[in-house]
Formats: sequence, structure tokens, C-alpha cells
Amino acid sequence: MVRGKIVIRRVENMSRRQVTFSKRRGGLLKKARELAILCNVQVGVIVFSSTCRLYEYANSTTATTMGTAMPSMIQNYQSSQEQHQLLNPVSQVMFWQGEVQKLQQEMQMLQEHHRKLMGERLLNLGVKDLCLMENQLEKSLHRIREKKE
Amino acid sequence: MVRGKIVIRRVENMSRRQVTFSKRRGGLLKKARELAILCNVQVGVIVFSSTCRLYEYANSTTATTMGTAMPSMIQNYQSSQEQHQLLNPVSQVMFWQGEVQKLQQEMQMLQEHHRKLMGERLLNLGVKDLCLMENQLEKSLHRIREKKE
DNA sequence: AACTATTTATAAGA
DNA sequence: TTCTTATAAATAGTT
Repeated sequence: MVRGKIVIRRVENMSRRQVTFSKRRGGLLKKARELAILCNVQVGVIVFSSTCRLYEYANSTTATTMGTAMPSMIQNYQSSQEQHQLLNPVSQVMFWQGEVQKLQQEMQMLQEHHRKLMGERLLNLGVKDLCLMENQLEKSLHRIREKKE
Repeated sequence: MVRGKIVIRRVENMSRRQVTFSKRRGGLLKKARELAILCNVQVGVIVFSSTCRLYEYANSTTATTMGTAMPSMIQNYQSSQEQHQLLNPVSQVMFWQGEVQKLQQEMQMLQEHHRKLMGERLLNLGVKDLCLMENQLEKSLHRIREKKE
């Protein structure tokens, strides 16, 4: 539990720092996504862990050309900084990278729901959600038992 | 005051959206700063308002001069993506297309199982499979009912 | 911008 | 890593 206000300064204990990193990183990416959706704006977040592992979130409101999220975000940033960058032949690669990212996100959502259907990760569900799940599972069970006959 | 859970989807009322944007943008940038300090990691956040106004946060362990944090972050990002840019453009595209295809296949399998959990597409299941599904669903139901108490 | 009722995030413990 | 729980922090709707 939180025992009191914490001071924002480097966490000295390594393993605690790792845990804090993991939790707050998730929180930050979630907030970024929420901001992007709620306010219909472009948001990009890049985090490098101390082992240089990359974590990122990026959306694109102008997603007509599909998810080139982070690359296009960076391009926006750079042109907003008037450091002009020529369109390079790598744009196609960026397109596919964007596609991969979109699919990974979609997959993650699907897996989340899937886990719940398997009775895992139920902690963050409210009573209402639990009831919905329960009803769904009962319906599924019913259908399966019908089939078995 | 907050009257209940809000759903994460675009706020339709313009002026409310603007207020939400202002509040949450501040929150996000604050969280980004806290993560960077607490965990001693590199964090970059870029937000473009609907009027294309730029808001950003970036820290950097390497950049010493003010205002160079984001560019160096972007450089890091781009070089972290460079692993696959060593190939020629055509190979790169093929690589990413391959990734997309793999993900799509994985997703299809997941969706298939998901449907079954939802009680759909049971036709091609044998009795043994149906029993397995039934057991799984019962287990899930049990866990959900436990949680509900 | 300030106020608060609630929700959400999260630090610590298990 | 996951879950639980107590508490701090964020924030939606009002004023």
C-alpha cells in the first residue's frame, strides 16, 4: 500500500525501480491512448528502459493512409520544427511497420478479452462486467450442450 | 465531479473536449516526467492539438543543452529501428509484409478460438472438443462467480 | 480557475 | 510476474 506521499526522485533500489518502471510505463501508455481517443489528437510516447528496450505508443488521427503512427508523428514533429526532412524511399517500410503495430495492438486487446473468457485476469472487472461475462459464458455453455446431444 | 466511469471514446462536445484535453495533457506530461526521474530512463512525449499546436516532454541522459532532448530521442528511436534497415528496401518491405502475414494468421487462430468460447461456429467440433470447451467454460464460470462474492 | 465526488493509479506487501 | 489493499493522484462535471 501507499504509505504516504512519495517524492519524485530516482528510486535507488534497483528491483523496486524496475517494478515502478513497469507499472508507471503501463500507466503512461494507457493515459496517452486515452488522451488520443478522448480528445481526438495525435499523441506519441517513446520510452527507453535502462537496457535500451523500446516501449512506445503512437496514434494517428490522419490515419487515412493507415498506421504509420510513430514515423508520421516524428515527421510531423520535425516539420513543425522546420527541420525539413525529405520523403525517403523508406516510407513503404514505415507503412508496413505501422501495420504490424496496429495488428499487435488489436491482438493484445483480443488476448485480453480471451483471457477473461478463460477465467483469468478478472481482477479489474466490476460486478457489472462480471455479470456480463457470466451471462455470456452461460450462453456459450448452453449452446455447446445443445450441440453435444 | 465524476459521476461514474467514463467510457474512453471521443468527447463530442467541443468545449468539453478542449477542457479534457487541457487537463489530461498536463497529466500525461507530468506522468512522463515522473517516470523519467523515478526510473532514470529516457522518455519522450509529443502531443499535437487539433489545431496542430505542439506540446512535448523529453528528457535525455546524453543531451546537455536545453531543447535537444527530443531530437536525440528521435535519433535513438530511429536507430533502434535500424536493425531491419540494414537490408535493402525491397527486402525490408518483404520482411515487414511477412511480419504482417504472421500476425494475421495468429490473429485468425485466436479469433477462431474466441468465437468458440462465445458459443459460435461449433459445427466443426467433435464430441471430445465440445467436452473440453464445456469444461473450460465451467471453470471460467466458477472463477467469475468466485470473484462476484 | 476552483471545487469535490469519484474513479484511477500505484506503492508496498504477499 | 500477479493479486491485494490502502492511499495518493487524477479528473469529470459543476460553479
